[in-house]
Amino acid sequence: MPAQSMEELVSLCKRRGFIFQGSEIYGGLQGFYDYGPLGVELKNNIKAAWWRTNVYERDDMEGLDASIIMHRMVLRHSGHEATFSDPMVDNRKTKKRYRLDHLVKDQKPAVQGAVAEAMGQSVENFAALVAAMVKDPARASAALVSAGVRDAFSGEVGDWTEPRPFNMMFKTTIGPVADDDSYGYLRPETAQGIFTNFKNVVDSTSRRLPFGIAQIGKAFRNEITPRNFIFRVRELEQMEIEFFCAPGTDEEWHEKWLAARLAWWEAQGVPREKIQILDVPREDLAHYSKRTYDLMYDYPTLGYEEIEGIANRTDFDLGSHTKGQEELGLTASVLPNEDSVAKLTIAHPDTQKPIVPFVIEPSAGVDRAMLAVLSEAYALETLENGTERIVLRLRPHLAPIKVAVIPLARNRPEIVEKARSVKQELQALGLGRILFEDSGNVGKAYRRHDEVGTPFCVTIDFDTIGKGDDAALTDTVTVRDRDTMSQERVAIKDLANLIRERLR
RNA sequence: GCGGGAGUAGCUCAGCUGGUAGAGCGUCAGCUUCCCAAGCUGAAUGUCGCGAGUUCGAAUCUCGUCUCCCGCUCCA
Repeated sequence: MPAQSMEELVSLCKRRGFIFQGSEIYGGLQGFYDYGPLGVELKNNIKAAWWRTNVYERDDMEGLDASIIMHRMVLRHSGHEATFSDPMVDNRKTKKRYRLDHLVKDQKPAVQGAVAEAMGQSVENFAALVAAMVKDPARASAALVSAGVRDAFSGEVGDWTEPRPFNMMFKTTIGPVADDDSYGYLRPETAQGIFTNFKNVVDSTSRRLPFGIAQIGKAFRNEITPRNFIFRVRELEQMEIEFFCAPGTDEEWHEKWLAARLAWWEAQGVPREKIQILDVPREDLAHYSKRTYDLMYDYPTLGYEEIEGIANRTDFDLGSHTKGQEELGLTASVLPNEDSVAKLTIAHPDTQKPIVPFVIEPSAGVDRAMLAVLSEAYALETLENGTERIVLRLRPHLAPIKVAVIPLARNRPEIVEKARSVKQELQALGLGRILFEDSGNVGKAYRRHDEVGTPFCVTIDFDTIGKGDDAALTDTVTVRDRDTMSQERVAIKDLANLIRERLR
């Protein structure tokens, strides 16, 4: 049974070193989290599983790792600069929030005129009016109220707050001198790094349509309300694929990727029946999308929320970033681009004519994947003797620690030595982290490793070193299974193969 | 950003109408032929989220601020 509440997960994550609040010793910073000793292992394992499935096990994919800070022209032509910085106002009476420009535009002409007059502007130059209101928010707030700007929700004149710009992108200065032209953005999605490297990848790999580019990396969004542990954060990590295909084949590829992604989640221990597929309504689609499937996972406490979006981005992005747009027959509506120096085309597989391909984008959040994987793995069990144990039933390939090697007595140098050598031997297999565990007693060690999802514990005892009652057990160890709690006696010489097989 | 609730040891929490901080579990060290949070001995850990104010005196009252949780809003 998966986790019932977010709280028990948060508590376990903190207690066992998976996830900590960011900047905690200074009071914390909203929307930022740090991954601890076990968190980083789990996270790396999730990313490795994704890369293995989507890059290594396919014949139509390449990888990429683009920089986080991008030329601001990238985010301008992608449409992010315009849509990421709308000034907003709140109505204190109704608690509703509106985009300032929409709010004023929706008023009667006389009211619009009164707002403009109060700001010393004219309605004709609407952009200048909005700019003036952003520049002098106190005056703007008064103008909205005095002009009688009504709230569409209540139909009454609102008690309007000062307009505040909501810059969803993190802006930063580039180079030591901060002037108006020396700024850039931290990318709000990794996707743009793929689009801007499309030509480089095509030229350096001799790829033909259809093919995709995969990337895992950090992205930054100044979320208004970071909330719900690592579900909505301001610094996140994305696992994104941009899959390029010929127009007309995009819808078929969209369906194929939907199936492929659901299968991947299943393999990570997030079952199909816990995911709902949302065919995003047209009016909710992002500016670049023709159709999007949102995979909605049933998070504890939160209910069904997005874990991955699979979007058909058409030819919008490459079309936006390419030069010579007018001669390429784009289907998407894009802004003119006088800045790009590259033509982002590839040969059509049938006609061999240069075209801007369509793009299917499966985009998953690493942090949300962590949350889902942990939620599904979490179990609180009541044992036969009436005691309880918490166990993370993580798939072995995701477990932060693969095997814990435990000396039964730590005041016996021979046992400790033997345990260390077994640890080294297993570590050399390259399966991941093997931990030498000598704290507490063996029972506590077992329970501790249940709680962090270690699939196997290997215990070295007096029999192992030939000091037990049964000489036949010399050079054998106990292998204890996380899920069944069962134990078996295994010769050390067979241990490596056994562990390797079971961790597969 | 709005409304509600909360913040005391690593975790869960107690601490009255103000009088200088505690428990359980965990952690660490030692002992124990020790296989399912066993036992015994010992130890460490808190600017009571942070900052002001009121007071002779604040974990406790007031204000501000940060963070977390819930509901709105937002999530291109």
